[in-house]
Amino acid sequence: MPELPEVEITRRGIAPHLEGQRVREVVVRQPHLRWPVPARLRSELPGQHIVAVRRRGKYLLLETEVGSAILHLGMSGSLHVVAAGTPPGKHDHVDIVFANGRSLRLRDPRRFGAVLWTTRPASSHKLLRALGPEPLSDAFDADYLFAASRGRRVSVKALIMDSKVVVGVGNIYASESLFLAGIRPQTPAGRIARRRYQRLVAAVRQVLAAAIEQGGTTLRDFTDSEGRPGYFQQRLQVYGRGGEPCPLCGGRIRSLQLGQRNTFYCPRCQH
DNA sequence: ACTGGCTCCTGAGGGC
DNA sequence: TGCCCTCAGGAGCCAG
Repeated sequence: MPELPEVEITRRGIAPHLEGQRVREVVVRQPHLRWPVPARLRSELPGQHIVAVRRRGKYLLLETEVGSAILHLGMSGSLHVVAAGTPPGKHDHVDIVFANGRSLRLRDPRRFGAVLWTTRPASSHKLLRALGPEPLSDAFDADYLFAASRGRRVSVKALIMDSKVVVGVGNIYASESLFLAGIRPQTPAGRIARRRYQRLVAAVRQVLAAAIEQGGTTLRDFTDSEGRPGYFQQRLQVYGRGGEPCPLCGGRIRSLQLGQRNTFYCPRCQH
């Protein structure tokens, strides 16, 4: 399930193969993703050169002179650069074929992902316009998060998973960050003091940066663009460890449902 | 303005 | 070995 670190790993893996390349063709085998793959992608992207491969939150942007392809991996999507003639698998829905004979191939069994096209600046696209700051940028600091939490009755976990508040923090890293910060996930966001948000911001940054360094988290099937798994799952302290001893205090890690999401925490270490 | 619930989809994993 | 059932999960969308 790609969160920000997995998307960033993917971006770093594909960017060197894409930048400067000219698109020859877009092959859509299954247009029914989260939203229909737009016809204009197939008519307007071919002929263009990829100028840059960027990431905004969990969105990947393939930028050209005339527009940008916007990609989202949903929860089961992955991107690989394949050689011409590589036979597509059952869930290989879209190929962006380059003049050099290689293709960027999107595989997404659950089809929660998306491939879109915009000829305006990507940042003004409906899906990107209202996104919160990048968690690894200077804009994401304790003052900002504290201010964003005032008056909010949602749990602090839901707050940091809200992409309008901060992008890229998914279910796994939310639990991990709150454990590191010593904050209970279910605490109403508006009742947490500024000083504790200081710890939380530091924890989110630390967890995400460490996950990127480890190549991401592979729970089921995430691999980078070269097919390598991530190693951060070995560093997960609480996620998926309900009933196991807490790595800090030895108490039992508890799991609960929070906003329809599986949540893990240590009742002794997190308050 | 907020909030919680629903929705898309398929593979994995458990029970028997 | 195989079948059926349940569930995970990003995040936009909508109703209250």
